[in-house]
Amino acid sequence: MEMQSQGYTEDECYRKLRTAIIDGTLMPAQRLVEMDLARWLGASRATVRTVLARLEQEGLVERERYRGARVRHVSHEEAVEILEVRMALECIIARYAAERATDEEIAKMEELLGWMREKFEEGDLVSYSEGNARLHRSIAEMSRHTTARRLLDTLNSQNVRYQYRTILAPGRSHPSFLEHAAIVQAIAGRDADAAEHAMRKHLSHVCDTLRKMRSGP
Amino acid sequence: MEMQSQGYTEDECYRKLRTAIIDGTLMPAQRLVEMDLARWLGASRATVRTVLARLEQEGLVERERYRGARVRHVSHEEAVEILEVRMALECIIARYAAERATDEEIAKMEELLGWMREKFEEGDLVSYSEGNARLHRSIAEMSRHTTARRLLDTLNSQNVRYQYRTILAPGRSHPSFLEHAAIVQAIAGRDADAAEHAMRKHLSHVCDTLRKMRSGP
DNA sequence: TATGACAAAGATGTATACAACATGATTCTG
DNA sequence: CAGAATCATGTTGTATACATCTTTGTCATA
Repeated sequence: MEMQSQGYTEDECYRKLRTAIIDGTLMPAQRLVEMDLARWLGASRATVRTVLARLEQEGLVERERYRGARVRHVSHEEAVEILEVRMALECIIARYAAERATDEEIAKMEELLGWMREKFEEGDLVSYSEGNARLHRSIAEMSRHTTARRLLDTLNSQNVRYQYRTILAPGRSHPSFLEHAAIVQAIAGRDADAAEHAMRKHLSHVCDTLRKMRSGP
Repeated sequence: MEMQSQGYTEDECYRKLRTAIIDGTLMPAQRLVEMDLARWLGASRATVRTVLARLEQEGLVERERYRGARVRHVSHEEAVEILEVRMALECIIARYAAERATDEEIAKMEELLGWMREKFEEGDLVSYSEGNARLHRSIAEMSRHTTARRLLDTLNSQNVRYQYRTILAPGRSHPSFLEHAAIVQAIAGRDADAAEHAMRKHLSHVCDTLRKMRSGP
């Protein structure tokens, strides 16, 4: 008897489904039928089930008894809330990053900032926005604050689509770049207070921008 | 044929297992064998499985492939991290509570503070500590900040045992009471800045206390 | 005695089958 | 024709059985 292709592991399925939700392959409110996912992921229904439970706990999926799972829709108000929490957490990691970053890490961060400057000056706002995300991630790494990092990761997954729109808001790209430069400078100078301050200033601006976008989706 | 007692629903099992972990019925590093839990909870192994997956995502349980689940052990360093994040989140909800609380809610909060004062003066520190937790929960409710509340809830579940020891640290009960009184007063006065400030001061003290307890469990 | 192979036991991961439930179409009734 | 009851379909929830892996204990051998 031939062996069936032995299906992917739970964590692989978790990551695949998660990224599909985050990058918009699966749209909010879309039904997630267990059998369909099982076939798509090459896994059993049981595996899909636990994955859905985890994603529910993470806030990416909504489940209702006997009615199945759907991609969770993040309202505008909730996006603001999430950004507020993010702001608080990013202040923590900025502070720790200033205290704990190695020289190599700082060099890499500054290199990344230079790359962002290029993209910004070229007017390539999509690449710039990607660099933005990478910068925040690298700061989180440098902080070595496991708890804050983990929470930030789940929060970020929930408002990626919104972040896109804030960074591209008219007239926001130049201030955004200057704010990021200030953060990098503070961390490079090992000044924890300045790092926290710069980060708070940056995110409070993003927050204001988002609050004003009441008309958005 | 007689109907078997028809098993509890997933959410019931989730809550029951969760509280068992939080209140210490199940100790850290203890193995969680699916069949045993299934019998204890009166549910199927499949249900237990999804519950364990959720609790893992929440940080209360650790799972390893083919090796089962255990109650997660929270290290001292992690307890400090968690408290730092809590501090940031509690500042947010304190601010919003000051802005959004109704008169009835404020009256109830002040009543609770009075009760805590009694218990404190009676030297009943266990009841006082319970009141402490209830006060923080009521502030979280008043804030109407769903996101921060949800995260705080999961974080609190992870360092309950530590909190107990900080509140009972020698000489900490009187300052603790004064700090809580200041928070209540600020919220009652609808002063968001003062509320955030008082909360930050309070939790930074708790944080310091915890940092000094290197010898603890 | 120490060490390594090997088998037995126990637990987890997965497939299958079936029962419980929600939903929407169909039929019956006034 | 309107509305309620009924049935058909599809999906989720659960039980069972089995495969797979880890762990432990045994035994032979140097």
